[in-house]
Amino acid sequence: MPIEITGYWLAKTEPEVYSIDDLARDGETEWDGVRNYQVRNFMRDRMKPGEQILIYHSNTKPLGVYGIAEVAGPAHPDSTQFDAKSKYYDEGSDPDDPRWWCPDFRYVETLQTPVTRDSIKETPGLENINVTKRGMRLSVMPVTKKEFDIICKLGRR
DNA sequence: GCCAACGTTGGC
DNA sequence: GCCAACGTTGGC
Repeated sequence: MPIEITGYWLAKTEPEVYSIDDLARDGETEWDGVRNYQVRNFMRDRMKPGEQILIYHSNTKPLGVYGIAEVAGPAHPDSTQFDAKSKYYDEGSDPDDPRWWCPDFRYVETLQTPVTRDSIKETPGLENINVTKRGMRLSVMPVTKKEFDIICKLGRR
């Protein structure tokens, strides 16, 4: 089944690499380093400025949604692909036709209560959310408005 | 630390 | 174009 695009998103990040606290500190950041074509296409072609993003922490305890960001502007070439010192350097990417694109994300809020993966699995209305689907390996994926609203409500109390 | 589920690569 | 081997993601 194709993934439905709704204008709401969930982005995974390892908090040891870049957390919602880092985004709160920075205000805005380039969402760089993604090297998956499907996610590249979401970010380059489908994300629109102002769209809301759940920030999900992976490889940590507890797993879950820790905050909200928004798309700060249109996608632009991912700067790390041309940086030979970056672990994301891609020598096959042509500066005149860059392979990897991403927008900047802008900090919106940190949830009072993180919405854990376990609670997501138990919450009515979140049965079909992509992030808990078996085999889901995309680091950026759409969520529905209903899913977005349920998670915000859970996180703000 | 394990490993399922993918995506990518490269020989043919 | 097929597909086996390999690498990565990321939950468990």
